[in-house]
Amino acid sequence: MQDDTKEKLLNHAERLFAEKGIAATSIRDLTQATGVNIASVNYHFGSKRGLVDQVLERRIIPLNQARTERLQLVLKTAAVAGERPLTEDLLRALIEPTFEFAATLPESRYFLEMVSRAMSGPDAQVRDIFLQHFKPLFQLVYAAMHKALPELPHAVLLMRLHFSVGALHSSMQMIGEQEPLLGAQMETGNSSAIVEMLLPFLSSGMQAPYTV
Amino acid sequence: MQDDTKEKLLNHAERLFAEKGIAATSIRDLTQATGVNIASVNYHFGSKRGLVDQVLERRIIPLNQARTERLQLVLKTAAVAGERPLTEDLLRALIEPTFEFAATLPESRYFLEMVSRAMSGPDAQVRDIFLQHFKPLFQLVYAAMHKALPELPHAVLLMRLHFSVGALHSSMQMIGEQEPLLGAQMETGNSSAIVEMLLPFLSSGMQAPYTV
DNA sequence: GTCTATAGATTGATAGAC
DNA sequence: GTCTATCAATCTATAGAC
Repeated sequence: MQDDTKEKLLNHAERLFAEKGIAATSIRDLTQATGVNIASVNYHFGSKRGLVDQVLERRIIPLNQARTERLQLVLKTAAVAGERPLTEDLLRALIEPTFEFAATLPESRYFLEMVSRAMSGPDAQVRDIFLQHFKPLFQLVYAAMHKALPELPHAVLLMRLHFSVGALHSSMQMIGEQEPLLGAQMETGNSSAIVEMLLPFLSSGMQAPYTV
Repeated sequence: MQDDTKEKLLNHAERLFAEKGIAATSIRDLTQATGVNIASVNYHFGSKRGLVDQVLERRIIPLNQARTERLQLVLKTAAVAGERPLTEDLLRALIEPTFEFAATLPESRYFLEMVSRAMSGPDAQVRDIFLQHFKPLFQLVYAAMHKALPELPHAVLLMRLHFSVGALHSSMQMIGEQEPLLGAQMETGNSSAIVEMLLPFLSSGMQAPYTV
């Protein structure tokens, strides 16, 4: 139980943050659930905020790395072929790694719930952790999508990307929560099924006619 | 300062809940910001939870009432004409009242932020308040959209409605927050402009081709 | 309806022994 | 690295005077 403690704390913190929220999870809750001493959080992470940072960045950094690589692959392939990248390929490069990454985790629902809430929650410091790592990716997505849809005005493209990110994160929450929010018979177990529904929805939305 | 206190508490609570979150807003914060006595929250609302209920329901109930009336109007008009309702008309009936209602409030951003977060936040009791009032509306939306798009399989229609609600709520947050999340030059001031961008995006998404 | 005072529980963080 | 013990601050809620 040396630095095994640190990883156990990270795992239980992720679960509790997803289940009860960060603000409502006390250090006592966490250390008791993990089965370690109360002082271990401050020893390993310095403070509760230091713990929150590491819990979030442990997922956000490799996830956005995978998304970035997939995007660059799509861009490179299109450039080699001398063609525009396809809207749906770009959306897939952004979205699919999310659920592929989740599938590598023992309890993916906690990761999905926690990360999706980091973006929309009321805690500005938590939002900043999310945004700090998401902004460069979003710039890349914007530039790539502009190549796919060069006729779209800047403001329209920007807004539609925001809508897409919003729908993606609401999907992450839908899968994360055990019970579906609305519509009792929704099949949330198979996350790839949700991706295959989300992609044509967003792809059509991105390419919708627009009015100036 | 009789029952004027109650309304002042509701207004300041809405603002603080939007700015810092419900869990992070203490009764001391609230009564101090409002300029009233600490005990007044328990006198007027029984408990903090009672305050939260009233702060949320004060907005959610009339908003969903307006949405329901607009939906029923679209359905009735289509029925009289003997035609299917239009997808975009139904989406507009769901979305437009949100921002019309916001425009009647002195500080609409607090309402938009607070309500949109109630749905996606980690507090199950708060989510239940939102869902309790949203579920009947969602059933109506589903039935109406099934008339507009009868060829869509149940699971696809249900999922696309979830995507649309997710995009709507992320838009509410975008407008609510003073600084745009991503893309520094986004114009969030004019909320009707966002609605006019959201509608064709979602309308195209709802009518996208689908693969079984 | 408003106020003071306070109870009783819980919080994040740390000092110091082992 | 782990533990106990504890501090100082904060929390919700309430009792009781006015």
